[in-house]
Amino acid sequence: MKIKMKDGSIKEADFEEELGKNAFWHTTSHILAQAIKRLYPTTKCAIGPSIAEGFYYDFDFDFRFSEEHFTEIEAQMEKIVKENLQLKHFTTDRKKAIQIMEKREETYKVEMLNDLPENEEISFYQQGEYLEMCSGPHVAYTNVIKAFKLLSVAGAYWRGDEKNKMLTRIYGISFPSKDMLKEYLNRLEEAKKRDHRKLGKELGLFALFEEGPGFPFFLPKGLILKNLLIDYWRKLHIREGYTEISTPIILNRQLWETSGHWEHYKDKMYTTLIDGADFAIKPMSCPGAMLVYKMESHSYREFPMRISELGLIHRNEKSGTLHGLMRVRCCTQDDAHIFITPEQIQDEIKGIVHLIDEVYSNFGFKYHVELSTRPKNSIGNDEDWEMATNGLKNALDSLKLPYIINDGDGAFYGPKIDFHLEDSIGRTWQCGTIQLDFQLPQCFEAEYIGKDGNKHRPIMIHRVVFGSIERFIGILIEHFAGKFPLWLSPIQVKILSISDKYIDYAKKIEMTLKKEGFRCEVDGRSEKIGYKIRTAQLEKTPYMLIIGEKEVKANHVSVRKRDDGDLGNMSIKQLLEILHKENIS
RNA sequence: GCUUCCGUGGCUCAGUCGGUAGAGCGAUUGAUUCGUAAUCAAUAGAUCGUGGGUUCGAGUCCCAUCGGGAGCUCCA
Repeated sequence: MKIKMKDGSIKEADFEEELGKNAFWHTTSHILAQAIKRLYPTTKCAIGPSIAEGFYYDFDFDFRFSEEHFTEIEAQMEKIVKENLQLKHFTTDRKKAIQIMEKREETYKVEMLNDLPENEEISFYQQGEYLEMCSGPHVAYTNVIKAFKLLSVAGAYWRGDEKNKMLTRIYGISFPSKDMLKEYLNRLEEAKKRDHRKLGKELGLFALFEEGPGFPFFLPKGLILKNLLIDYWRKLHIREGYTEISTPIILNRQLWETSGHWEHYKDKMYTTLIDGADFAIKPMSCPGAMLVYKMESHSYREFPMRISELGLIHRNEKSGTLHGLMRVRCCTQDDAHIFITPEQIQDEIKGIVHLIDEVYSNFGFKYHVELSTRPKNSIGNDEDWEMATNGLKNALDSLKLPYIINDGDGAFYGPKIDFHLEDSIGRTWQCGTIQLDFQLPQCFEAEYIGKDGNKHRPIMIHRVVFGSIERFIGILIEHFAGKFPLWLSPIQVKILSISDKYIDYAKKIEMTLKKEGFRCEVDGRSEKIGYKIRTAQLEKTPYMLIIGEKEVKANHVSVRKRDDGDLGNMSIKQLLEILHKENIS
């Protein structure tokens, strides 16, 4: 495949290569824009890049645009592909470029041009009558785009700013062959089956009601899962030297004014009146932890002082951002506040990074790390911010952990290291985070006695491993497609009787397993064994025990595994061995 | 919050041009007592998200509102 570069040169690249793929998708977005201009000439074009999977183009339509228009657009695109237009490239100076775009009434392009330096050389690509200001690269001819599909339409703010006009964004995908497109669409369908909202309903894990948008209910099986994660978490945190506290979810306005939340987090906090005074439901647990810290005086000898808390927090998230368990208005953060001296920054951060890595690796999660720096509405002085940001940066560098910098995305009180996990369709969600904070100890005038016998201000680390347990469960469900490992399965073993003559024996086995700590239940309905197996499979139960005449006589069980099928006959002792061996977190 | 689409029994979905709701699964009851992914039969279950409007007549058309999906903005 020939690729036309910005400097006019031609390179050879396959679709599988990054360069080829980007050019391919980018050109498809131009074909989309060309089709749109042919069909609706008054439409203004904004931008249309290739993205991680496919491409989009932002348009300003002068009519209501919906997916109903896709059919005729796709037909027009098909035509453009068949016309096999050549992509021609040229450059001009900025002044000329503005003239060209003004003549075509492309106001968004003109606005972009006006923001570029005056001496900038402007690159253009042209295919047939369609001209686009664009730095490419592009494929050389339109007819390599053998298969494409428009996927969805959505709103997107011009230049990503909600104060600007909302444009109409059309997403699409394209491939060099029809089969590849089919395969891609199949994969999307498969991924949808792993959606935690769908599985959460099917497996009876959690529920959301319109009576409480964004406030998830945990159902019996989901709560087992949540509690198991908490047990696992406690065990790790005891090992790592944390002590656990629990602080109230409602505290008075003065506290939130001291912490800065009342000013910086006001629109996200739910408030209430108690005896006529303002109170707020906590959106974070840190101020409560601060009160506990300040109850008594502390020495550097106690540091690092690691105080953990499973904090139930509430935040008024915008309705449009809610998403199953991933984005909710009420969740439990596996929080901890760690008080340290400046010398302890590096080691403590590294320890936490290791802990997070241990947990994520244990579940087989892939993750990426971001360093988020000072946001616009922050508190504190430049010096502290720089020290904190460098502290995090140095820790990451010395761990040789790859990360990207997320400029201006830190908390209002400090920079942070964020750990992002992927859901079933590749969207990433921030889970773990480590935040270095010089401000809150300042606001609360927290102190410790140093080696020199004088009072000093401690540094505070805020950190979560799961992030929110809700979101983490969402990721878990999608990662395992509902097939949890044995230790996390709400029901680990289902005992299926072949007829009700064997129910007593089945119940005896149930008691034996329960005494050994396994979660199991008997399916004693008067149904055929095939049907009971089907039910248990659909519930994604890891182990099924089939109980009939043979088993009762031999005092055995027939074992069936969720993914491996029939394991044959064995004694209860053998079964317990297998179960115990597998049942580890 | 914004753009756009969607909202029919517990679940998944059908319902033509407006003519007064239908299937499968599930549930319940009865029969069946069965060997590794669906036994048979019967019964119950819906004022079609909610509130207005147009119309002789609205699940179907219009408006508002609530909830949901996709994305944007925001964020654990």
